Amino acid sequence: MFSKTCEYAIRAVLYIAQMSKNGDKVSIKSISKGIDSPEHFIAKILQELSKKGLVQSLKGPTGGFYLSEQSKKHSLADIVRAIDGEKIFTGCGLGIGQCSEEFPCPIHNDFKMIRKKLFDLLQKTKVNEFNNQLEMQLAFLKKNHN
Amino acid sequence: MFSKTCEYAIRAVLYIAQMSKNGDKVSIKSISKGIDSPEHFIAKILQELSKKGLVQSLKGPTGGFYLSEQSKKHSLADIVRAIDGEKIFTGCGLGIGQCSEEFPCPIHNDFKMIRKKLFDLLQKTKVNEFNNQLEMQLAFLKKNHN
DNA sequence: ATTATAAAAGATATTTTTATCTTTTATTAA
DNA sequence: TTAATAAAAGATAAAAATATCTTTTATAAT
Repeated sequence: MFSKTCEYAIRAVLYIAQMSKNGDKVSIKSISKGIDSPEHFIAKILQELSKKGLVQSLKGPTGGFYLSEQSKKHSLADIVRAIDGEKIFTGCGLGIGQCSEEFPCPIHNDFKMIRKKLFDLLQKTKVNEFNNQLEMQLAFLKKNHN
Repeated sequence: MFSKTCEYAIRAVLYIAQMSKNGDKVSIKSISKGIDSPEHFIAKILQELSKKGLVQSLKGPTGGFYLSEQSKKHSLADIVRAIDGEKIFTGCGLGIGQCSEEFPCPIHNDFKMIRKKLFDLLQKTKVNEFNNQLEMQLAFLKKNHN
């Protein structure tokens, strides 16, 4: 559904949201362990998210990543859009460039509905809304949650 | 959503379904033009679909691709499964290997619902059900449909 | 039988995605 | 004000997906 980069991105932001909720900053090493992703790879991804204002960061000792009040209110859709672009929300299910209402692919309408559902879900879901579930271990961001 | 390979595969099968509905066979060249895909690439994809019994073929003059009575009844889900595998129907939205009811990722339930909708749609849609729409130019398999 | 046709098979090339490594810059603490 | 820390930036590498090219095999028409 999403690129691997995007999956890591979402998991990272949810992890940062939870770990930084009391003003702490979270290091790449911690993130990488917390979501079970390659350290250098997630570093690159966070660089990108940082440039686009979806996460904040500070260099140096006690530095790391955190979320501004604004960033906490971002939706999963914002992250997906920043990494994978609009295509997943608007593109044709069969990859036809000019698929449209006027010249639809055979599954145009069915897909439109599914994509809309996906978008609505991602749009309404904010990055800080899982903090408690994550803390209480009712939801997980990696496979080995021990 | 799907790999490009899979998008081509679906378009090719729908094209074959329509073009071969009266017993004709369809050449790779015709398919490639009809769905606007690289000729050698779609040849490879059809080889795979042929091996898996999703399309039939015959070599030599007057040869080409067609669909057996059985193949006409296949669903889009069958094609997706043959090319992209099960992952899109069952995999975790955030790419967590062991995501499950017991140890769910944060968006587990929402995604389960969307994936189910996607699967149901693809499962109930048969490859020959667009023949008329395609012929009447109410639906299209490529961008330049002139 | 021979030739032409069209898919199958196998090999290779290109591009994109994913991942890693090294150097630089900013910040803090001692 | 120096040393340590941690992210940013830039370069490189590996793997996977996409695309192309060549040779072989099966079939049909002559």
